[in-house]
Amino acid sequence: MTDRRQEILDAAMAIADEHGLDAVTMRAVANRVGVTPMALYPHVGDKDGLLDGMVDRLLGLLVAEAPDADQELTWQQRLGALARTMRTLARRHPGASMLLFARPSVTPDAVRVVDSIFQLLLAAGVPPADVPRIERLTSTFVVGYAVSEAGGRFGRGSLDVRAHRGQLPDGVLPGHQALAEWLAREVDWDAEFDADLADLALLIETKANRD
Amino acid sequence: MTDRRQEILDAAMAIADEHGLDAVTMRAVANRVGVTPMALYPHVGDKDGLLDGMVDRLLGLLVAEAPDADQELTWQQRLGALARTMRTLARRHPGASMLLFARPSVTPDAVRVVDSIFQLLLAAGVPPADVPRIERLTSTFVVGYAVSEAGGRFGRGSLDVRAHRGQLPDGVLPGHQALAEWLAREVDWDAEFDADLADLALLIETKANRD
DNA sequence: ACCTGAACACCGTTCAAGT
DNA sequence: ACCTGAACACCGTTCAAGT
Repeated sequence: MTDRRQEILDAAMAIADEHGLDAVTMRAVANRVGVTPMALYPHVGDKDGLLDGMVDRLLGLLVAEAPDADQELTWQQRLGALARTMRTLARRHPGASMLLFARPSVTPDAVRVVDSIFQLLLAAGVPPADVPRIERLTSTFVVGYAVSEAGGRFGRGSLDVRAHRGQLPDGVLPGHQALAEWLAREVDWDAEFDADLADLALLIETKANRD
Repeated sequence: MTDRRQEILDAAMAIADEHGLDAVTMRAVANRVGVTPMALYPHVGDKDGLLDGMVDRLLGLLVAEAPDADQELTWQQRLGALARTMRTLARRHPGASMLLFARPSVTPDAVRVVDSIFQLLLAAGVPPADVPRIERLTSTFVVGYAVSEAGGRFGRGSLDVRAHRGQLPDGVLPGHQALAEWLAREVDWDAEFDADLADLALLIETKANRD
């Protein structure tokens, strides 16, 4: 179904990727599709509908790349694949990714992602009563990390303070002072994400062993 | 310092709280302050500067309500207080909160919050080399949860599916089907957040016991 | 230094009209 | 049903001018 709506959403995604979310304008999208701004309205409703469509498109990409549950994968491997795909998508589409926290999505693809995590948590042995909560904990962290990294919430800040190391008056930012040596190191973001996923898996196992 | 800038940022926050982030307009803010739109520019730079100022204001509120490190509190209590305050602020200022993931902040108050977490992780016995990573993990989850809840990313979706329980074709959304009974229950969000914080504290303790 | 008022380019959206 | 073109109300921002 390469219908018009899909074409419009892809154009919006491309503009967001290239020029940022602010550049996603009814006029700009229409222009890219080769049509008049008003021609978009039957397909996306309005500007909000367009943005909602973008997050749905993003979740569609996540579902498309997620491994099938039928495959012979451990729940850890399925969690890892889903999380790493989310991170990759956020890096590829940072503008659209930020919308994940701004525009709650209840589309079929959104529910499908949640269901994948439900399945994997059940396979891990998490008691059914705890699964919905652990799903929210898991997805919140994974999406939050991916968006933080892609949106620049990490990286600066600590690094900035590192520059003033030793120049800070005593007593302020004692944490940063104590960690100056480690804050000066370059961060391996791939390794950090893997370590976080390992910790998350550990936490999930703890929940599973509870019964 | 009840200077003009603060007054402007408070007006912007109030408008966001009352009418949503889209209603935060240079003209609307100026109007509320009782001044011409152009009078804002010397104080906030431009529209982006205004939004940056809003997230800084939010972090300022977080710092103001965070417990002093001098107090005789365990690191768990300090983590809990910081996290609960963040959640309360996100509920009170959902519009401004969403900006936390969209606009990375490196203001003094932002660094101060990070430093508080650094201190509490060091007090917990987390090896210094792991502290920056665990800080990002912790803040990402806490902020992500608070924003998700305040922005409506939770709540709908699963609840929606619950309505179609039994009407789903076999084989689709097996996770939701298996959990139908638990998804039908009302969620106690306060209790869930407390449980998440307990799990987070558990994970931190695991890191601390590693040496 | 801080503020005003008019102006400009641009935005989302309505509406009447075309096919 | 889908698209166009003109129009409207509104937006962020520039600029020249006032104090």
